[in-house]
Amino acid sequence: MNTKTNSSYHHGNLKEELIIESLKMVESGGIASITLRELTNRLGTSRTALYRHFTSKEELLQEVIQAGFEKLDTHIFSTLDSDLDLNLKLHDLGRAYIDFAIQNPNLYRMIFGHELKEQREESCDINEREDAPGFHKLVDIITDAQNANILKKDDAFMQATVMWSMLHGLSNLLIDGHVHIVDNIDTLFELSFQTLISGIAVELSE
Amino acid sequence: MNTKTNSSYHHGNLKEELIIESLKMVESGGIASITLRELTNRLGTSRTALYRHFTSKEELLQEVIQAGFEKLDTHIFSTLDSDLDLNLKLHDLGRAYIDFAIQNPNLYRMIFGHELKEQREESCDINEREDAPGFHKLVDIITDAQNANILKKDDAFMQATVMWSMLHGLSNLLIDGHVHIVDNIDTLFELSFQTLISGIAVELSE
DNA sequence: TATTTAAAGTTAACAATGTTAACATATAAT
DNA sequence: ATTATATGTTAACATTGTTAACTTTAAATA
Repeated sequence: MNTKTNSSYHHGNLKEELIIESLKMVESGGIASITLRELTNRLGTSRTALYRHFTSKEELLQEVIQAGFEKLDTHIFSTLDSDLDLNLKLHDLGRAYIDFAIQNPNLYRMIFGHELKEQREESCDINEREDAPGFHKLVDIITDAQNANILKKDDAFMQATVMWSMLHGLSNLLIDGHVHIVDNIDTLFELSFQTLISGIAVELSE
Repeated sequence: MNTKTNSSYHHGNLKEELIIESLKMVESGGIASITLRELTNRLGTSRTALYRHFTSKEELLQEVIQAGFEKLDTHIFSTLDSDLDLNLKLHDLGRAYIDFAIQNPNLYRMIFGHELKEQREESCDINEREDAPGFHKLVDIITDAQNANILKKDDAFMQATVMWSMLHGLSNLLIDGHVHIVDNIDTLFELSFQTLISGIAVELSE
């Protein structure tokens, strides 16, 4: 399968395959299941071949995380109907976020995890904090909703953060087993979302 | 300091001190900084003395987590003024929660982390899910607020979960560096809390 | 084309980690 | 006083990521 191309000494595209295989391993067994031995065995290379492409295991995992963020971004925004009412758009976006976390709990934990966050602090530019790639798209949608008089004209950045908090918190509680109302996720999400919207929407009775 | 009592072979209360010292180590260096060598060196015992009190490192960490939950519980509820208006009570409770996470990020991560959650699934009794010890107190306060006509008469369990989601999400985003509006935590919390309350409070204009 | 150079992979060894087995010592029970 | 039990120690192991020295292929250059 993923072993190196027929009996050739060089692998071809080992770097990329290391990332892809790591992604598979996180998703199925969590970040701790990625050991260099198991990983390189699967690709049919020696354990240390990895060090020709990454300076350390950690550097590999950083790239896996980046790929994971892109996967999350794609999942959320690729299926989002751009013709939708902005309110519905926010609703579907939030639901897609939760669904991603539930469907890929190990990956979700890894990309938002703290373990590998320390070295990643170089992108501390004051403008592009909020590392989730889709965050700015969310801010844009919220800004549009403000302009359409659907949401209160407030700090869109803050409102996006409040929404993200809710989604992130709910995702974590669900995938980490702190709330196991497995059959009630729909109800829980709808209540959460309506709560959020009630708080940031324009007052109807004014 | 914490070395064993003067040159006695037996330590005295090694089990308890292992937990206490582990707590210190998590708080200062994170869960990964707890190695059995460093831990037992600090207490002046051999590495394997631990196995007379715990079957594994994991079992020790489980007890550390339990102690951590109790610390969180104490932090939140011990300083809570019981004479407060219920709305303010919820406000202060939420704020205390966030503050705990910010002041003890490593401990917070550990007790809500997933790594050690797998073996802990024995307490799956349908009644006492929601493992945070203070969760039921929160449900009680919310029920009181419903009865006082401050909050909508809805599923208090759900409302508590929504509030917890928000707090947990905000805590995680803050301590994991995804949102670093360090100087704006007050604003962010107030907006989040008002958003929550707007969603679950009774409609004023009816 | 022939030779050199650089990229990519391999092998063997290391230090750090949690864990176990066999042994030692102090306290408690009889 | 003797035995039994709880507690602690020592030495060894398997597993992990990592490094150094060496090998092989592909690319560059003369």
